[in-house]
Amino acid sequence: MSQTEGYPYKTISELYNHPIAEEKVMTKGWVRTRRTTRTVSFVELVDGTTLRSLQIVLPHEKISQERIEAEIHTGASLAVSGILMLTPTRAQPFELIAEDYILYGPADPQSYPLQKKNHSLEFLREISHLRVRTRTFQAIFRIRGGISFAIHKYFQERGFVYVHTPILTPSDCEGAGQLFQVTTLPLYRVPMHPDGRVAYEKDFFGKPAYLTVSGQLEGELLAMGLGKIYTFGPTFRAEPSHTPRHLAEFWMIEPEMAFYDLDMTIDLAEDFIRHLVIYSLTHFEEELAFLQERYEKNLLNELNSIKEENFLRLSYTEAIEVLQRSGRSFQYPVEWGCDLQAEHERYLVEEYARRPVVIYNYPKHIKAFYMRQNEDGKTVAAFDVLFPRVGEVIGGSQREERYDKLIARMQELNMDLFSYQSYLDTRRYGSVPHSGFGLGLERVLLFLTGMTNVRDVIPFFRAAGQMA
RNA sequence: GCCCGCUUAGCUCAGCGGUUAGAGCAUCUGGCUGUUAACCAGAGGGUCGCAGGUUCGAAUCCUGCAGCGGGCGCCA
Repeated sequence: MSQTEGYPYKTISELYNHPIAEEKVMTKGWVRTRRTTRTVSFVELVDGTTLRSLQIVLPHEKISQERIEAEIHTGASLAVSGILMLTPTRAQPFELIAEDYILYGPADPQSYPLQKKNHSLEFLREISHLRVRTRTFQAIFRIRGGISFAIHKYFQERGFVYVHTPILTPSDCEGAGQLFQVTTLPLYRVPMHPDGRVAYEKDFFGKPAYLTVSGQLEGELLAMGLGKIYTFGPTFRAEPSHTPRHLAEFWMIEPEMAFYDLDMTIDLAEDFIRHLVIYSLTHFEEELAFLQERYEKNLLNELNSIKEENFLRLSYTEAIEVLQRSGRSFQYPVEWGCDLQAEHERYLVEEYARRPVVIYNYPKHIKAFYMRQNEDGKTVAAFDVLFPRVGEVIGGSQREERYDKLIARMQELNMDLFSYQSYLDTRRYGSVPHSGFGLGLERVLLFLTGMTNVRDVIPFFRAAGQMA
């Protein structure tokens, strides 16, 4: 590089925000494409700070065509110093007339897998280390990062305390869901007792340990002192689910509020999601426009409708009646007490309501033990939020705070009370009504980005049989 | 876990019993050119996912396996 001094580094985003005519600048990024003519070459440079590219003009009288053609291919990384010229009559508002450049890293065009167009999301999933070089994934991960911030902002501004619940948990203090076991025992020779049981007292914690499937139980304990808390972290499920909506490692947000009943919690859930949609619309206009053009033609309409319309709230019993009156023949028959199947939920959301639906007061036998039993003796104060295109985004409930009712339900389900001592303690000492819900980050991102597979909204996905 | 579909050039795909397997883009070569998914011409590039089988003949039909995708279940 002959001329680096006097060329301050600016990102492409900074140049778009404040273009200064005839300014000497250096900018750095990756080559999206190159076009060569007799006297100049054009390079489209991107750097991840914006979806827009910067056109670099390389005059052959300053930089030889031979060098350009040998070094600059799609994917190569460069630092370019030059002078910014405004070009209001051209397709781009300005361009950088290069004085010189440094080649940081070449990209062999014979082997570099990315081209300037037309890659399937399936193909890009196979090269998750490189897919972030595409505008699609830059848009998605930019939104993911921004939404994560918006989630913290939402709760922090409302007095919720961000708490860290354990990733490693003891064996049976979780609800349903298959667990990943964590051990330091040698798998090639697991220590056993004579009767064939594993000698867990020799394992790291002296007993079995697993990756968490939810921070809820610990979240409840913390809410019993802090009032309103939320967790935001990774969660693990060892279910071999082969669907576009499931991951083995995913991120979940779980608020838990002392003194909240079911209605207050549903209000919070709806307001929370609406807030995220509005945040996305106001902070990611460029990204959403790109994703709409490329993937989901109705994306902005869908997002805007969330802003304006309330969610439809139906009790489980009402939902069953709607389904029975629909005249539809469903694969799974509809009767009070059945669990709602995907086809039922899809009918309610996409045909009946045509907007997000909240279903509440489910039969107790299809829901978890900790959900608060209603006066009718049949239902519990649980709710799900169902979204178009995505399905269930939130599941939550008012928790059973009455010690006797909780114990009775647990005994009914043959649960081991001993391993829930700390959980039960919160009902023995100063128990209060409280509620919470869990929101799957990746599922919300499907709705926000127009993607259809959760593997495309997390940088490196982990699913059964696949570690990208 | 069950069901369905796909797998042909670096990428996206066509070909679905019959000569040496095709296109667009990408790559390379040449031409043209302040270009905008630049353009024009030419070239290279494929044991048609793998293993069997049927047939005079298989990318094409059958079986098994694998990978990927989708539907269902479980859920967030």
